[in-house]
Amino acid sequence: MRVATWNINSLKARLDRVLAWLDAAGADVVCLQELKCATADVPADAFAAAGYETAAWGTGRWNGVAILSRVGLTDIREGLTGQPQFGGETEPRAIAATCGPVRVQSLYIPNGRDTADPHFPYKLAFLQALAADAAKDAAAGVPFAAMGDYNICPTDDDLWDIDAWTGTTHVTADERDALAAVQAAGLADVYPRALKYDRPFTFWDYRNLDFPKNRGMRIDLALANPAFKDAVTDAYVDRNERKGKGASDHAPLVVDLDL
DNA sequence: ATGCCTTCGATCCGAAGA
Repeated sequence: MRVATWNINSLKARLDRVLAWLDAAGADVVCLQELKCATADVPADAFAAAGYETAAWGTGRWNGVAILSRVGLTDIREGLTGQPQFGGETEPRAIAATCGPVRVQSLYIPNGRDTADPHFPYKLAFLQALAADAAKDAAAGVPFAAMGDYNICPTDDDLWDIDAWTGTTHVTADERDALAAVQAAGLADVYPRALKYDRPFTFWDYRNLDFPKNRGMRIDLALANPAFKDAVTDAYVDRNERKGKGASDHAPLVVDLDL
């Protein structure tokens, strides 16, 4: 089976491309982030016409996560146990479901904005809650992956130029330590192939010709428990989806499983 | 061509993204 995660940067603005990609990619389960629309506005009928059931949680302009599945969609759970709030709100940044033989968590980790911004400790607290929340699923025999936009480059090689990012979010020791704690809960990084160049970046800023110049970052990750990881036969970043007019600034991460 | 940012909601700009 094929599982994918993709930050689409607005479902409304991206719907045609998402539907075209679903038709072309043949994924059985797709985790989406940054819906930027309310749950009621998610076009579940369009996904149903494409053969997918939909579980979505969105509140409007920001954030929003979903799982699409054509192999079953049960035991849906919104949010994390102990999920921290921001601005008094529990933001739609996590949704989990069981899809046939696998369980997946679709995640949009807070950006952090700046190390001095309140969003930064919120990001670290969110990751801490994720580590605790995922531990039980990680230890279970069911293949499980916590997939999505982590907004962290795991290593200096996971972005185009570490010297241009020193002291900024996404590369700090605090964030990498928090990511390591999630992995310590029993989840390993499924490192994908790049379809071009040497590194499998998943995000390129819209500005400054970052995509043509391959100034990218690997921030979309699939963290998998042993049962999931042992079944992986291939993984790659579909950078072709970053091309052309109307692209998201993220490319899909695709994982193939012998399940 | 992979091409100089895009999105939303509220108004004709600002905030957010990473």
